[in-house]
Amino acid sequence: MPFTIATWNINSVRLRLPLVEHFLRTYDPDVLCLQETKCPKELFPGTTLKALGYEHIAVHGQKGYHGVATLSKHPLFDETRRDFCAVGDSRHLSVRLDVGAQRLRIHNFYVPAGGDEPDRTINAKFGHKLDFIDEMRLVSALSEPDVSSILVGDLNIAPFETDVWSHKQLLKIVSHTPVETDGLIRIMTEGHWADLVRAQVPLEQKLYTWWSYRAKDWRGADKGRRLDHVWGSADLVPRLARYEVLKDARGWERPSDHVPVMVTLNL
DNA sequence: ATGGTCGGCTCCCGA
Repeated sequence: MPFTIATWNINSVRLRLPLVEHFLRTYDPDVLCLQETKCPKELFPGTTLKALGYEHIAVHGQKGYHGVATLSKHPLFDETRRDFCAVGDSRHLSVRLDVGAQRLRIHNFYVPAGGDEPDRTINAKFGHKLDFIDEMRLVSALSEPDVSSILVGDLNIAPFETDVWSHKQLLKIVSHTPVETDGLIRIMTEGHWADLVRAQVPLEQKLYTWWSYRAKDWRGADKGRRLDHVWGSADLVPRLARYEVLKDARGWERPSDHVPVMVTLNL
């Protein structure tokens, strides 16, 4: 049966709840993983989302910053979260679910952005980002027998040359520096993760999921980056059916600067 | 040309 997972950095789930509702009604994924919800669990708009058919909701939130949530049509269980770098941020949430006979674990991540200066000796936020992705190497796609794994989220790194509008011009820009892109690829290698979107899009093809608010003509300039990712264990690669990067969502009313990324598997 | 625009703990900070 087809199974669709979506990931979207929503940049305040309360402010953009109408966009989330529109997205769910129109695209109807089985699971939606949100990042930057920016609200504590008690203020998460769960009632509205449950009424749309997403009756199973896992939330890891905090006041004002960060925050991740996983909405599902299928029952969720074995919910866990890891406090990466032990700083108390809400940046990770992991759940289990079953789709027919297929057992799945889904990790939802919001990786630190890392500030502006790509030098940890003068920018602690960049150091935090590097420490975070170093710790992410421990997250394996093969952690549980007979359970396939999916890892999604705003990873705040564009790993490949065609994941940014200009590889040369962004080499010293946080999100595309070699220490970050090498680090992200190392997580994939050591954790046995496959990039489920790039598995369907040739590396020659540019692909972005984020366009800055600061560009006066984001569509015309098209200076995007692919910061949002869907990874999976290798057994899921033969099950890939399609993907969609919903670029139109960047042009919706009061948009997030990130757009939804969807992957459909035949499970 | 080192700007620009968003969000929320709003005259500042993080992204």
